[in-house]
Amino acid sequence: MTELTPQCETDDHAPAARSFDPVACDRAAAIFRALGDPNRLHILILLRQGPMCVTAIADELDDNLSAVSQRLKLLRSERIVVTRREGKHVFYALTDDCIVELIDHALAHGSESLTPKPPR
Amino acid sequence: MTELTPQCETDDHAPAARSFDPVACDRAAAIFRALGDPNRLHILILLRQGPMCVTAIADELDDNLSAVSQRLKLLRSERIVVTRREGKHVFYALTDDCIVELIDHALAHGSESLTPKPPR
DNA sequence: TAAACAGTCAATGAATTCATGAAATGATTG
DNA sequence: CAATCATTTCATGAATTCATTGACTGTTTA
Repeated sequence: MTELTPQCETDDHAPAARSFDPVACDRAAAIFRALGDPNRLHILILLRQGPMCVTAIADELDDNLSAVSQRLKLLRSERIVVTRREGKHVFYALTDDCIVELIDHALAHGSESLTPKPPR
Repeated sequence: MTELTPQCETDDHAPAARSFDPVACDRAAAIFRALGDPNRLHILILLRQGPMCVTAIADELDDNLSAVSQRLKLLRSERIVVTRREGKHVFYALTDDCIVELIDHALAHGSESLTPKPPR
């Protein structure tokens, strides 16, 4: 359990990211894109509590297994989650705490300005 | 310049976001989705330097005006940027510093794990 | 090794997003 | 008020994403 949620000491990388780096930009956008779906985000919020296997996630979310598996696959392809097989089960866990921070930050920011939409 | 980049004191909202709130989740996902496009993200990275008008942004990004305008419109609809008209020009600016933090964080996280892609 | 369980993969169609170019709107200037 | 500059809107098609279903693979257990 502890083995799956390591590294990325949060302030290893506070500075950086000044002058524009197109590669980092694309990478960041890809991460955001992956986070930018309510279903996927919901999975990640669940995983904040600790590693879970696919069926457990699907149960908790009351969604079909295949769909959940595919969302996890996408999250994995962006290295947002990692996997570990244990017997029949495959456990998914958040790759590192940066992701948690990112999510919490957006979540909190989201609950702030909750007014519907700006003018037109 | 200072008038356009106010509020959101960064740690007004450090805790929060514990138990699952579907509305906040959707909102957060929407924000992420908006950030999840390289072109839009690039615009935001530009705006980190301060407010700019549409043509200036399009020039800087060497992209067509209409496209930039539409991306800005989307960012505005998610309240990620705000506008101010000044004569013929419309200036766009980041709504608050939370967004900057979010971006910097992802950007930094992005440059870390820059390995292509995980297995299959 | 067959059955059962856990998860993934592949294919399909529906829905959404995106870029592009042309027309329309707003604001200033001659 | 005509011309021009700045920006937005609209319409189109191409590309991408998403959910769904059924088949397939890997692992344990009887």
